[in-house]
Amino acid sequence: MDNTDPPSPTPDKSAPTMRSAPTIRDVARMAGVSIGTVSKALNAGGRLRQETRDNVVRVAREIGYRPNDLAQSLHRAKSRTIGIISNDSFGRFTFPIVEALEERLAEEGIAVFMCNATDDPARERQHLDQLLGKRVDGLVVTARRADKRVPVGPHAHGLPVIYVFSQADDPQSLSLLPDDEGGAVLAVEHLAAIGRKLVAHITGPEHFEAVRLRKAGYIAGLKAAGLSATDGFYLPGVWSEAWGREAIGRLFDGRKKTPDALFCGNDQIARGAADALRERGLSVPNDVAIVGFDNWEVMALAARPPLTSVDMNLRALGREAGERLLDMIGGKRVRGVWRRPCSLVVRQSTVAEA
Amino acid sequence: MDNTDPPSPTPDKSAPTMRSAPTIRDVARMAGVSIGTVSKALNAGGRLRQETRDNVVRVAREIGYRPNDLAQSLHRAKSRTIGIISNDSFGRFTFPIVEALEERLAEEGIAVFMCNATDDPARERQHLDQLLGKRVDGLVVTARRADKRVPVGPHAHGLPVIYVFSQADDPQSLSLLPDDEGGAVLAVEHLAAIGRKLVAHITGPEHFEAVRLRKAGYIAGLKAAGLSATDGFYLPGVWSEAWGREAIGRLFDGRKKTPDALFCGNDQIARGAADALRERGLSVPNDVAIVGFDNWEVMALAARPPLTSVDMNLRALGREAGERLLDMIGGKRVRGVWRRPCSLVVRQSTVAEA
DNA sequence: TTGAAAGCGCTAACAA
DNA sequence: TTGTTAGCGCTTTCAA
Repeated sequence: MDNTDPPSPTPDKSAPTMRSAPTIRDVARMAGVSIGTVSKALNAGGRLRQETRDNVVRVAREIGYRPNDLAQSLHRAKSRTIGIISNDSFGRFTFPIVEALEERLAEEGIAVFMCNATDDPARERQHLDQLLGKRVDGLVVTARRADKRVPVGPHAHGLPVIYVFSQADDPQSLSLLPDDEGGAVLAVEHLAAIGRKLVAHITGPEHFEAVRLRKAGYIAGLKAAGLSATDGFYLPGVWSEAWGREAIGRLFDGRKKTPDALFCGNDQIARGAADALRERGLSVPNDVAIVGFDNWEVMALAARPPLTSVDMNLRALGREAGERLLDMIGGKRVRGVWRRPCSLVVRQSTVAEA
Repeated sequence: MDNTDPPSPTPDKSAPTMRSAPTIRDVARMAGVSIGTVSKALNAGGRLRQETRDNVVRVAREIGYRPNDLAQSLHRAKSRTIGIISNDSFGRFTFPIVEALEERLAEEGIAVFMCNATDDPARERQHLDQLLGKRVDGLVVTARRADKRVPVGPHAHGLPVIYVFSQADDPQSLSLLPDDEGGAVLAVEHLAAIGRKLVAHITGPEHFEAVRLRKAGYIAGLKAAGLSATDGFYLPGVWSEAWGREAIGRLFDGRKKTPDALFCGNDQIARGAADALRERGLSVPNDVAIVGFDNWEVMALAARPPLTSVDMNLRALGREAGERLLDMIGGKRVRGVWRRPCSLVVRQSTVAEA
């Protein structure tokens, strides 16, 4: 210990909590070497006597030295940091994406700033500003809906930007989205494969792009299976269980031709439909098979029976976003709108238990 | 524009994307003043001729200058950055907390690093390490369950730490939790106030501290209302709708004394119970009133009828966590375990519509 | 094999 | 009123 006490009155040293984190200078002093040597020793580069290296490493560990990333970043002109801006409160859809993205980037030692802009352009600008100030290496924009949005502010100086579950009219950037249409095809194919002939589609509001795409997939799927769309079997509405129940009334009350299968725009609608069918004494899946969308487990598993559902593979989407962002940070140029496949999770609403 | 082209062969200047962000030096050069002057002009401090100031500000705006926070932080020894570590995938409970916290801190220009440790201590250590490297000014630890956990690694150098919806045996830190017991009392008081006499409690697994606390509140609430706990009316189980349905069987099948009210440990149980009662031909709330817990809207509103539920005010909890973290960063010392009040949201499962 | 020093972009104290 | 300069903690080149 260094005993050259200044003449100040009882300087309260050796306090349990140090004033600030130890620096490389502290390590150098304690190890009796120069700063440059410490740097070499800790970064495993350059040639150094093993003894010196070991000693430095030991001292560093002892005093709990941890390099200051801020200083490193300043030097490297890379912050090893990215920002995520969501115009939604990281909800049901956004979260798995963000989680997987964070996981992937953490593997590379890149940390993630989380910014919630709640659909407020002013807040978004402010967050963006802050992120630019922090010199993030990249930006991910995500949203509650996969619909088009205005590009995020003037992405200064060629900052890599990725839109996930979100898209922008920005030819410089990349949009990563689930293939809603393909997912719908999967659903209808499955229903056809289990022998259903009359498939109705109960879904959400048509001003959602996802609704329009899933409808297209529904139509395409029917055609591919040699089935045809039936008049009155396409019912857009809202995203709720109540609408699912109501739609069953519309499909079954005083109709001569009733469906033997439902493809629902989300799991809430599907659950409502399943409840309504049960309450009418119809069996799911025997009388009517149901496929939902989202594979939102809290809904799909709690429904009676548990729902077969289309999974958008949001975690995979998030992970890929991480991957592509790393590419872009590495200097690769990627852009365009990419749609990634959905998959189907089969449960008892289409296939009765053995 | 500066026209002193170097003799290098077509240096491709005026490219749409600049190599890197402009620095204070660039501003100084373009404005024809010194770096110090720019700093003064932009930081609104010191005395400067208005003309100079305006000119500098204009130039800065024109070239899109934005101070480098990394450099500022290095100088100030404050990163204006905090980290959040969650041992849960920012789920249903964590998210509103984190969202409100981020919102509060954004108001102070503090950015939030999001780290998901998924119950893996190794990942947690790694994230903590990374955050310490980034020199975060504070740390928030949150979780899927409010139960006790081991304190987060060696919080170096008196770093402020707050546990929200989570607690640790760490006398140095602060834990912020919902008052589960008080919430349960609110529920029972409400049921007593609408004239119910026999209140059953269907809840989750007893190894959750929340289950034990809510049970205590249930007992205390009954006593305060002059009611007494009935044998067999306390049913711990699991957190699912299926358990809620099953519990109704246990309470009503071949029992002489059946409850006229249910206090459920969460909204899923409550919803299951409501479904089971309806299917037995019992009316909610006329025959049996139901209060849930969590006020998870996606459940509480979709239930038939919509559920009266105890709200843990998680957003308020998150906001307060932000507030207290700011206090701690400002040097104030706060510690201990603080429980914050819940509130009751009344819907048709206890009070029939007018 | 090790040390010295420049510089990353910024602020603030001091000089002019 | 404005300019100069010493750091903040680190990496890296160059010199010893």
